[in-house]
Amino acid sequence: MLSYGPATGVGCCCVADPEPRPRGETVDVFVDRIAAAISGKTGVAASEVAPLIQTSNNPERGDLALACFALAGKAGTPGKDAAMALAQTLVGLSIEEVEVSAAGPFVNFKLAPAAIANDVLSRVWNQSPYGASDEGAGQTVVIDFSSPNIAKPFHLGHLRSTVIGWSLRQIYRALGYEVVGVNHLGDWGTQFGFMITAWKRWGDEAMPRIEAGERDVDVFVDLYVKINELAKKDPGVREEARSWFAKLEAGDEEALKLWSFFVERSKVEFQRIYDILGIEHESERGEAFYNDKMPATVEKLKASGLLVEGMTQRETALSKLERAEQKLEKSELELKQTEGKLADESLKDKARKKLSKRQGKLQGELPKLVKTVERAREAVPADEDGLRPQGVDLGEGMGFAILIKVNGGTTYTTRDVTAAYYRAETYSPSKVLYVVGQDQRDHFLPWFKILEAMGETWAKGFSHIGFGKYKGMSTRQGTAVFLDEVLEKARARAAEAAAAATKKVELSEEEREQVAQAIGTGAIKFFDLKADRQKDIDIVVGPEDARVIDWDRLLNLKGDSGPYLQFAHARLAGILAKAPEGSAPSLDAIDFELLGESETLALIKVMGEFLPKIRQAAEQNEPSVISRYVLDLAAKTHQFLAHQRVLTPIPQEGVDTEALARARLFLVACSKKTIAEALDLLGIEALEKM
RNA sequence: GGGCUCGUAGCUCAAUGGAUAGAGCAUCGGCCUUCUAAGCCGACGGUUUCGGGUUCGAAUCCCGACGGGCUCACCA
Repeated sequence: MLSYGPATGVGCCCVADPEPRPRGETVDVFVDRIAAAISGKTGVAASEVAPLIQTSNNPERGDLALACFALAGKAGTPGKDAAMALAQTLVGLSIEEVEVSAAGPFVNFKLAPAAIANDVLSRVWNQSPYGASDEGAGQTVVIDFSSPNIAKPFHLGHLRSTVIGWSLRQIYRALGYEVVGVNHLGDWGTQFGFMITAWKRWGDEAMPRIEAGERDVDVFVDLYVKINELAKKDPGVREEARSWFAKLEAGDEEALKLWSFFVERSKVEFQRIYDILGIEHESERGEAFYNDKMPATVEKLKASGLLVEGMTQRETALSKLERAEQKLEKSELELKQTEGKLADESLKDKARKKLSKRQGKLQGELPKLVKTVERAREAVPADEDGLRPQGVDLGEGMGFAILIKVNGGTTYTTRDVTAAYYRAETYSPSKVLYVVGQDQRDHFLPWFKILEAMGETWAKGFSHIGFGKYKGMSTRQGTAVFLDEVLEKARARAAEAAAAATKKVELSEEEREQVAQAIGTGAIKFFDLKADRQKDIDIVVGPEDARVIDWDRLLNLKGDSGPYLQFAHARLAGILAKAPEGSAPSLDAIDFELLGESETLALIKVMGEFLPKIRQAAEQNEPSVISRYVLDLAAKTHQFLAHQRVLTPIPQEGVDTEALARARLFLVACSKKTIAEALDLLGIEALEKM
């Protein structure tokens, strides 16, 4: 359902110029017509009436609806009775191509089917691409997405940022914005100290593995895991890594050589994955790019006067310990009290059940809390060094953001602030979006605030586009999966399903392979994009000791899935391919009166909602708006195809069968175009055959 | 303890403050001699976690309780 009111809601109740409705929606012309008629009858300005008119949620009742409560108020007499009376009055209106009826305080408007069909389909046919607009023209959006870390695996979690970011890129482009997709590669940081240390140690055995054809990144990951395990047991390793990173920062030749080796080899692997996913970036300036720009940021920060001294390491550790102890104490006390209450024999069953549940929870929690306290205690340094980092105190709720460490080094935050300045200066963007996991929210918000505090007006265009994580991924339990494995499994399963399905189309061996790949990746992408991006995805099932990935759900090929969408498109393509010579669809000589069946009209109406959906997706930075839209579009397509024959309609009394076939073929062409363009916004390939 | 976020059908999710809360999966039953059955049609399935409040009208807004998830200082 669409709302035609201004997004803010301001200006509804006063005569002052109402915000113009975004144009380009199919029913606009009808809304205007209806609003004008109502205005004539009630005396309320048409511009105030229009926002009250909404798309109906039930096609049986009509296409547009008006709840009369607010209108009655504007007309002078508020209340339910006045609304009912008003509805009765409005039924008498005579509006061109609109049928008016009332149901209690609601007025329903049924639009002439042929008028809708004409309006929507002409628009679909004439616009290229359909759904595109120029409302973002002249504005730039920078989208930081994917951004994997060098020498670490590309796993399922990275997929989310990649796929969501790409979809947002497509959505903003459709609205006419200039989009700069940035891959902010994690190509700098202490992990390289560890990697170099590992390579010095085991490079002699690692290199032959790579030369033997093993994937570079897999070897790197092995080394990274191995050196971290060693570092846990041997503090000397940590020291060694730290000094290697220091050398790297100082420009040591050997360190730099190894660093660029890791970076280059990893990039090749990332590129391989991006090729499969069909994704690219406009900029690949990673963290290392900002190395020489950091001092300028530090200067700016110092000049701003915002920097203050923070707590020492010992002070921090102590407050952490205190917090852990308090929590433990509280839980112990509550457990004791709960046990006391449970000992009371006169307790009611219901209360007893609730209490024992609470008891179980506390009992399970306690050992963990004890461990937390122990760990916190161990982490407290023996003596106070008095050294204080510098940062910005953001006050209540936000805490203290460290920008300069006690050793004079900079932090992640300092680097992001540096990158922010660079992006603001280079692109003059109206928006900068960071497509990064929801769990990093508390990292982004503070430094956005720092930018504002520094007086940078462009900072208000910065947003963190957070997303939920794949839950239950654990290397230890074997439930952490690399993206590679997922894509391969998906491809294999798509191939398997194709072999098992009843197919009426012939595909060459090569086509079959391509289709399996496209369906597999499409399925994975759609699974990732279909729900609200902030929701966690729990894909691991099974009992505590036997957790497994629920592949059936992840690689679902039926129902609300990627293949469902692709199949709708392929069916339409198949019909167009079978259309006889010389009958290419065209807007000329289409009799829109012939497209009036409920399934047909339903499909047409959904097609008309495309642009408002794109707009909504951009406003909310939410690709799932498009996901649900394409799902609806595909469902209506499948329903239409199941009920109406396109090329050879069943002859009907008084209907020109040829004209009917022509109108339906035209609809098929429009529908195919819309699905293809909607899929493109999600980064999912539309298939001609499958 | 602070901050954020979520709670809707057995499961996964929808629903601009509007009318009878909708899909998919799962279960059960139909439909390939008609353009692709990865599809269509039907049945079953709900005290929208609970309690208050605002409103003509609440899954939606406000307050509270309960229950998940994430996060809280020098790793990125």
